[in-house]
Amino acid sequence: MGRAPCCEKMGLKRGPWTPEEDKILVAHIHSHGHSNWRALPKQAGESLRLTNASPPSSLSRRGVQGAQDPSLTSVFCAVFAGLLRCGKSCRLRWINYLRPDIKRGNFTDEEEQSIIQLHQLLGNRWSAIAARLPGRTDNEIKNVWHTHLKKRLDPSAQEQHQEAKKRKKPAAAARKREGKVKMRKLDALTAKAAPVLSSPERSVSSTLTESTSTASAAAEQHGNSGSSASASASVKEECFTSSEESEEFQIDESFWSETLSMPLDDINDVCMEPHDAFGKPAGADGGDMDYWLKVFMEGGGDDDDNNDGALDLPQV
DNA sequence: AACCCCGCCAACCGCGTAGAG
DNA sequence: CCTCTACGCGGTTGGCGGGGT
Repeated sequence: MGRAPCCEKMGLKRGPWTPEEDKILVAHIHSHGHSNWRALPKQAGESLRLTNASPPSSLSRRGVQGAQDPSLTSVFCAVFAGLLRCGKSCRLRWINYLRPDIKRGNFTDEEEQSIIQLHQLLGNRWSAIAARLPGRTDNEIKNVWHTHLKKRLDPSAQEQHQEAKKRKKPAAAARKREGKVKMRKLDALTAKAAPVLSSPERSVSSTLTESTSTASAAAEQHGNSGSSASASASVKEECFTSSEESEEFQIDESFWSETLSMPLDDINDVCMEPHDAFGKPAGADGGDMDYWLKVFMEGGGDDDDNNDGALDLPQV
């Protein structure tokens, strides 16, 4: 009941996000936060004042004030010129890609070990695992698990994998695994090498004990299925804490280069209130776009000499 | 040079659940 | 207590790029 409709049914855009859409979304989240994903696309559109296509009146207020048209009651997705995406898609994009504290690039050995150990403890609860790895998303961890780690751990699969590798050029295989990172995506220049685990102690040692006590305890309480909510809830708090304390914020470079080239005025002179887009206290550590722009103007551009493709940002 | 195969990863889908009315 | 809405999660898919033939 009450399931959100998929975007295509509402004629909303699907598929890869464009830099423009990213800008809109980021600008809006930075200024307004993301308390209501469902209404966000509409609000984002409004904040941009892209009034060349005003939202259908039957839709424009639905996200906030509730349904009037029964046929659309449960299928509201804001449609607006600025962001033709459903809230679900916006949320995914933000969480998996646009969040400023996301760490890009290959997983380090430490991170992989952490994932393996956490997976033994928590199973497929990727969000709980992600909560223990600052800067990594559940989606990313899930992908890494299925593409690398699972094969590595499963002997039979590993054999097959090794044989397959032997058949290929070893160097090519290695290069492919290590070097091929998101080069084809809209930025095509994000990660060039392994990033640094922002706080290894947290994510490896201390996190393990914590995860057993919180998430798995909750799992025991509620049984295996359906426990994810409570478990991940308890872990998630720590996730945010970790993010806040994280010393490194690594953002996709191309995104910010795009953003930098964009006339800021076009984003509605967005008053970048230090409103929390990340659940941070406003103002304290600067969640506003200006800050990030400044950071990248100061620190950006050196993607060659730095071996890790992730910018070392000043402490926030 | 062209085609094929495979791996990777961003995005989608659908379910479960919390919370509001 | 029931219904409905919205969110979050895990599983799955599809497209792209690189390497092999």
